[in-house]
Amino acid sequence: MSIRDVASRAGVSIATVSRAVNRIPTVDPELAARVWRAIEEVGYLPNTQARALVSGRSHMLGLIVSEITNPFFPELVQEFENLAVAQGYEVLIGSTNYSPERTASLIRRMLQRNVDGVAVMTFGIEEDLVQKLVEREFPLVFVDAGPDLPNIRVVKVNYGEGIRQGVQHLAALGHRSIAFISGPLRLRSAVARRDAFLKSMAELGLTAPAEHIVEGDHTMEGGMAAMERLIALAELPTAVLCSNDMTAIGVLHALYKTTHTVPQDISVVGFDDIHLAQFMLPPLTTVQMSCKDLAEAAVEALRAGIEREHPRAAKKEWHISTRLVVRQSTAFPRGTLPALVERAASNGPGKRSY
Amino acid sequence: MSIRDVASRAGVSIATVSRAVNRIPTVDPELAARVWRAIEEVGYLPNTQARALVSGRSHMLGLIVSEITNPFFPELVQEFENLAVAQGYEVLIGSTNYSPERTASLIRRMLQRNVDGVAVMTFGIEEDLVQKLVEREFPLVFVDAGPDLPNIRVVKVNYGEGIRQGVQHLAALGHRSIAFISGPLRLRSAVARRDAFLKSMAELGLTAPAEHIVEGDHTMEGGMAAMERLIALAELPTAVLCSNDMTAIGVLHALYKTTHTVPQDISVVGFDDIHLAQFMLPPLTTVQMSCKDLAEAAVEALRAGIEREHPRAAKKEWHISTRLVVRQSTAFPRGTLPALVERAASNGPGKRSY
DNA sequence: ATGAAAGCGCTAACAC
DNA sequence: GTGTTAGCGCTTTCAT
Repeated sequence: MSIRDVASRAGVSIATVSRAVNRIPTVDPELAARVWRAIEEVGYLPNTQARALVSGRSHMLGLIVSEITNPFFPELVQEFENLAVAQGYEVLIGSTNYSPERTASLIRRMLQRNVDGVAVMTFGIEEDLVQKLVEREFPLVFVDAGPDLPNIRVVKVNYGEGIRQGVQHLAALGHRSIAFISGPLRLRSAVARRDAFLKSMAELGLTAPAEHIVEGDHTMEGGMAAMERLIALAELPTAVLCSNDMTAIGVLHALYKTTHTVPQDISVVGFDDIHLAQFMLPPLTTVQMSCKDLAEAAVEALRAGIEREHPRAAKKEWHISTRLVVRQSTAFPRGTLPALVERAASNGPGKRSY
Repeated sequence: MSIRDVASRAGVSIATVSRAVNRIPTVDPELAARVWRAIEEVGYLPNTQARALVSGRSHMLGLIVSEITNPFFPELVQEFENLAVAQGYEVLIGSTNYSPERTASLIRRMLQRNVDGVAVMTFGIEEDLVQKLVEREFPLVFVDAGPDLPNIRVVKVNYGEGIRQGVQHLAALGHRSIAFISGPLRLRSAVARRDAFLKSMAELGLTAPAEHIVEGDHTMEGGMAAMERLIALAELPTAVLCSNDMTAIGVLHALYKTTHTVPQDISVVGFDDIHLAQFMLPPLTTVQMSCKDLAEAAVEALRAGIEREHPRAAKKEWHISTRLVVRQSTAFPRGTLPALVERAASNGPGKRSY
């Protein structure tokens, strides 16, 4: 069912059909009505490929994430997609899985499909990826950091604030011995979070010994392995702050296999606030980074780059804030008076130590 | 950088470039080499839109899932995408979120983008969706069930076997009072799983009272709500079989808020074996449905429908089997002798009741 | 306000 | 074996 079928059925030229479809105001309302009727009758759908070919715009947005199987990303994808579709864009998703080859092929695919812009939400981009993308000078948005070029926009997450919220919560409960499990340190955002941790601790006059800063990889497996290293230490910290929620889930699991209970023996804090966090046992205290806000910023930034007279065309930076969500994986440090009082009080039915 | 730039640079016609790019064997190797060199030099990438326009094939596959935020689906998406990309296809993902409007718009988008085929992996399709899709007679693959039409293929999951594995495991441990939390009963696959449960119970001479069969919705929230209804009953079942893992996670959470422990007081079994299952507290016993197998079958089925001389062009049905993965959310029924022995034995350090 | 026609980048049929 | 050319379905001048 091509534009020609509609044209002949409506008794007009294909140009008129095109104009009607694109809601060009100059078409005669009567003719337009006839066209729309014909469209209904033959069940016409404009061919996007042809449109893209002539207009030079595909109305497709690329969205590159690190790992689609990390639950944070589907949440982001969902929000991003909703927004994009609402604005008439289709989304091409790609998952790098931290592999340079995959990433390269991803870029090639996106380029070939003529996406109008791409959002790189990998939280720390491999440098060569940037290169390729930047060469063709088309709209790009990064999280955290990207090269300072005319077509590039960036969404910055306030890690300093987020991590500080976690550290201060722990410190307020009385924790002094706080460990940190970072993400893979190749990723800028992982480094940013770790540095924010160090800074937040220093602000409170606290220092973490080197063996309390351990590198994870933002997966449950990584969190588990990192926690096991912490458990092997002579002195177990009283709290662990994790670079993301998946890491925290791994930590919970590692602890489950020991005699230590959360939060009585050790407090655990995550980062991201994925939907799953509240269903963990115990429900995870975490720092929320709204992926809705993130998606909104990313889509807006992309549109600002694509559409010539977009109101925010000149804006280069967007900012995302965080907030602490206190649930049940944090408590007073073990052995302290408030913890003992708490423990004594919680021996009734309906409550149980985890 | 169009085909013309390459042609002039290599000193050949655009037809030759096209042939070289498409690896048509009749081109002079010497010319082909020149073409490839020119391609390298100008950084040429064929325009997919133009290709699609003329060839009538977009090399895009649609993949429709219920909810991208249910962790089972990203795993499926990942596998599907890997396979599709390896065969030269791009994947357009859509999430229905169980909304008919969203679904309708999804279909329209896929149609407009000229996808070569679509895999409907929603585990129970809304009937009108089928209609629309079926009208344009292009390749389609469904899970579980689809209308019997020439272009339609279906991947069948052996729920009978899967659920039986779960029930028999529980029965083997000595459970007689087994509850079942189903998915939303609008979905065929949810009904299939529930019926399989009833049948498996009957095979063992067991019957579940009506109040032990409760409807969930395949989310954690639904699982939690369903379990709360079970908890409110006069007599708590000794085991609960869930229609999927997300439901089971909700069940674990509901139980966590009571004095009942898993698996000592009640055993819980999931279905799907998502990656997360092994990290639950306690690690979830579940019935694995390999999403790799599923994705493989779906992609193969789609290709069989798209590519004229595909070896399996005539095949209409693919089958997926399941297997039981025993972890730590199941145990002997509470109060039975083996349970008491177990309990007495597990009082040492390093083990703890959950 | 409407139609005729050019052309987006490519493939494939046809001629040489 | 290679080049010429006619479209694929659409948007967009340019006439009318």
